Amino acid sequence: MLSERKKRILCAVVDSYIEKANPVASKDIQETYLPECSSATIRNELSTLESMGYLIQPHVSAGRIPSEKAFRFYVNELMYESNLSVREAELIEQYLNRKVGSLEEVMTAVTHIIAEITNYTSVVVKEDMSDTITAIKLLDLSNGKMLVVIVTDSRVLKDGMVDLPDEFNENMIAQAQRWLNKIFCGKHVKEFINFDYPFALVNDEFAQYNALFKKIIDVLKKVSLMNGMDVEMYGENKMLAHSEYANVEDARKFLTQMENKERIAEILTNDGGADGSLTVKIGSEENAPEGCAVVTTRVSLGENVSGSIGVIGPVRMNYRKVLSVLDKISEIIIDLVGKE
Amino acid sequence: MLSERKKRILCAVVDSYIEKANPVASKDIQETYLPECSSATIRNELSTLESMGYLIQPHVSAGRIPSEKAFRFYVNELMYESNLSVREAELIEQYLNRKVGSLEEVMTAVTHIIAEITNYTSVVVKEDMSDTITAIKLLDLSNGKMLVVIVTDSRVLKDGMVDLPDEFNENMIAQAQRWLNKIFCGKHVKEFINFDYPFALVNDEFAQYNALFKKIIDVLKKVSLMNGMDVEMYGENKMLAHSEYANVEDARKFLTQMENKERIAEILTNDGGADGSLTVKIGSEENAPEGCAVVTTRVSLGENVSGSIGVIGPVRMNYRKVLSVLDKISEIIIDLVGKE
DNA sequence: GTTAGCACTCAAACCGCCCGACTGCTAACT
DNA sequence: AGTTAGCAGTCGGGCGGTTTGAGTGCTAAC
Repeated sequence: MLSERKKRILCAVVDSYIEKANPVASKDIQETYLPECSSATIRNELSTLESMGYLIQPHVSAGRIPSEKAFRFYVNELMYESNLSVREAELIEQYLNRKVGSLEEVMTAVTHIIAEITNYTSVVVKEDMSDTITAIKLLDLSNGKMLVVIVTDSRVLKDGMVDLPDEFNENMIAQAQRWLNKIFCGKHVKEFINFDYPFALVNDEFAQYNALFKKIIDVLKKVSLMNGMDVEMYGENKMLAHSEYANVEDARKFLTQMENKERIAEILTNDGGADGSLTVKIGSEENAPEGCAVVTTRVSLGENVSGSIGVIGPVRMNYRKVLSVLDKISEIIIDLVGKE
Repeated sequence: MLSERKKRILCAVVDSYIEKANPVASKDIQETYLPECSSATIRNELSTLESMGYLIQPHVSAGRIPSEKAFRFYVNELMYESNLSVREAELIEQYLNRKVGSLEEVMTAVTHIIAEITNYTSVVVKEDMSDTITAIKLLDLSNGKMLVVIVTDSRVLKDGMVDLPDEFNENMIAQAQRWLNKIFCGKHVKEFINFDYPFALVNDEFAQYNALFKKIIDVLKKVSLMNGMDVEMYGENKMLAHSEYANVEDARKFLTQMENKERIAEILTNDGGADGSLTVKIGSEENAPEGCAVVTTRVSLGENVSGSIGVIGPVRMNYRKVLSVLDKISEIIIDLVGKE
């Protein structure tokens, strides 16, 4: 448990670092955050905070920068709430109220306004979970490979390819197909994606199918991952304005990661959450993009359709602002959807 | 008219600069391109080529780099044809033949394969020009503004807002609406976009409407510009690998320009051209993105539907490769479309 | 427990130097 | 006249040394 003063100092370091992106010196903290005690005292505190893993010193004659642990602590316990400026709140409302068009238009508008206001990358994912599985078909391509086709009530997903173990013959494939259909037909695609192998339904008799089933299910998971998902992204290059991407190589890496929409969608949606709930993923904690933090909120968009609205920024992100923007936005969206 | 030797030297400078991105020295040219004469001679030639505007010397003790004029000349007259390597040709064919799905899938596949092979940004634009205008409606919003709505046989375009001159009353608006409908109804959207104001149909009596018409038409042009257009882009961040974007600020500017899909689509499509024809726009020649060159080819995708396939790269782009890739691609696409 | 003060460290900016990559020019040569 | 060797001159960029200043840790006194 941290003393009150330690908390204030840690908070000061994080706030200052978020704003200035520079290591924070004891003197700065004293002058602008804690004028009632001396810089020497603060230095002592900083030193213990460092040994506790909250702070990092890039080199001996430099100030401190917050570790990921510090950011986590800041988000969970230190950060005081803030409201958007009136101007910004108005801007958002104005912008979103003008766009009372299709859901797609609103999604686009949301990404734009978030990216503009926060200066970070914004992502919106729409998940339609009403699709149910009609049939699973296995096609022996007779070159040792098998094509796995999954049919849903709204569309056909294809292209799942699996290596076939040598000893498999037509009958066994037919048998495997019967089993798979028995298990999955009529289920929502979403349940299917989260399906956890090995499953109890396979009895001893079919133990030999296990390896094949595992492969097939992995493929199907991958193929169907994006089913019913709509990903909208905006402001990737806003990130280049931040000092962590001062060199092009880092910028390029970031942008390349952003191209993988499946992965981004996965990050935004992998933890459910109630309507309007906010989630923060910092750096290496989850598989957030390298050096980034992701803030997400969820909104329900109707029966079986849910949306995730996210902001991707550097770990040194202005969490207060981002959280309050997302809060405002989700409030508006919930309101907007409720009206219909 | 340039002497044969001047041409060879100019070609050498361009080739070397495309490959290495460094100013080219007389000695290099002599050694790898023109061993039969001395570097001093080449220096003399370089000097005159510079005074003719083909070359630029960044500073006195540096080699020469080609000017845009040189690139133009290179593309038009100097560049020798080249074929793709067998490996690349195969790669393209394989990749595109696998994707015999919807037109959209093919478009996406095309941008991907082009970007991967060339290492530049690739854009595909599909233009459906079959949409005709059914009606134009003017709605007085009675706050000094007017909403312009254009209805086509396939969808409604909205959101065109125009400031209304004070003296306009309901009757005049109705009159204006009648005029606009008379002119535009039944026409293809495409004709409409290129419509050139002022138009002769407005007689003296309606001269007072001119200012308003002009505004309305500008709005409508903008609103309908993207009608029936489908833009697909890939490999924006491939550009960051090239030395012209070594600093982030330039990279950011480039990417910001790329966000404006309307403008990019416009650049790709603003000059018609026969099926399979290739167009090259270099730097400031046309309104290509700053510091970039754009190579485009056109393919017909059916009745009233045409596609533009383009590559956007730095002015110092490998034109030979890009042109041969586009050539190959358009050939395959034409073939593919023809089959159906 | 706090604080002033001091010695110490180190990154970054600065400076002057030299090296080497090129050129332009001149004078000789074909 | 065109070509070429040779040489002086220019300038960017890399290298090493110095200075500066920001910041710390430690110590001793309060």
